[in-house]
Amino acid sequence: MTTESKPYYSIGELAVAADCKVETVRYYEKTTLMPTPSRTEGGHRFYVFEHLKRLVFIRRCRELGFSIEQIKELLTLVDEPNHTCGEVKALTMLQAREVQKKINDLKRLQKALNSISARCKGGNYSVDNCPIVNALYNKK
Amino acid sequence: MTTESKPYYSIGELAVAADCKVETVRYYEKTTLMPTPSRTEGGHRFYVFEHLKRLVFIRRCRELGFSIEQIKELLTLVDEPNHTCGEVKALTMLQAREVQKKINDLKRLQKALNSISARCKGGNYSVDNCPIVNALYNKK
DNA sequence: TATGAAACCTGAAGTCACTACAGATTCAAG
DNA sequence: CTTGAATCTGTAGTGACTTCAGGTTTCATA
Repeated sequence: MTTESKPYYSIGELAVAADCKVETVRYYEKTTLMPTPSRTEGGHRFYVFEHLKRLVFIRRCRELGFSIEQIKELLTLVDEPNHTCGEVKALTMLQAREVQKKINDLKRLQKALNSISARCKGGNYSVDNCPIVNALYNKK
Repeated sequence: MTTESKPYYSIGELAVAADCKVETVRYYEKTTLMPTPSRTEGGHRFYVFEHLKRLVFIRRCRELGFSIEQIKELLTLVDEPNHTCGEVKALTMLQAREVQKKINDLKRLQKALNSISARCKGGNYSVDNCPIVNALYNKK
């Protein structure tokens, strides 16, 4: 995808260019993330380069963990005039904080898994005496 | 919840004791994680302490990120005779590796968010020149 | 014993972000 | 003109619940 490469795209070409599935593009249209494109005489969707830019934007945001609703907000900030850089940065930092929370949760979880796992020798012992099962089933 | 506290429980009491919702208990029954309990004359569910232990087990596993299917496996290991500690440990360590993967993914994501965020001063600048928007919308 | 609020019942639909499918139509290459 | 790939619409499925509607049961109080 070089800047300004093609004059128009079928949905399949758009999907390839943005590295997602055709169904996903149609899904984004249904959820109004993507605008309704023009159609060929036969009814096939028909996109231009602006559509591709927008789709790539959406996909990058998704990769960064933004939800569809958050992306809608971001796109509103971009689409409507008179919005500021500060608003965009605020959303981004909110997202960063949420990601940090998830990381912390998972780290705690990992600790718990490792600690109960360490108590268990594994091997051919009956589950009746398995420390993992005990940790989960009975009280610690 | 002291060991062996009550002789029987309504679904609401069970949910409170296991810190989940009544609907969740019914959902676990539908998915066969929980056994079908006896009923009162009027048709209300009627649980004993063993049910509570099992529900707490399920909830702890969920907190550790095990999927419903994984919990079914774990419960099979516990329910059926002749399974070994080693099998349980293997599942637990598999789970630990998956959690580690998620942590790594999120850390990479966090890095990306921080790096595009750092380029933006925020404030009342127009989004037209916002480095975050540029990073997402156009090419890097 | 009567009453009425709270708890419980079932079954279906909604959530999120897609993915997958079925059956029909259109497009493009040979 | 034919054929096979791509596209069309609409619906259902995923996971782990949550929510809702509309009804029935329970149990503490009057």
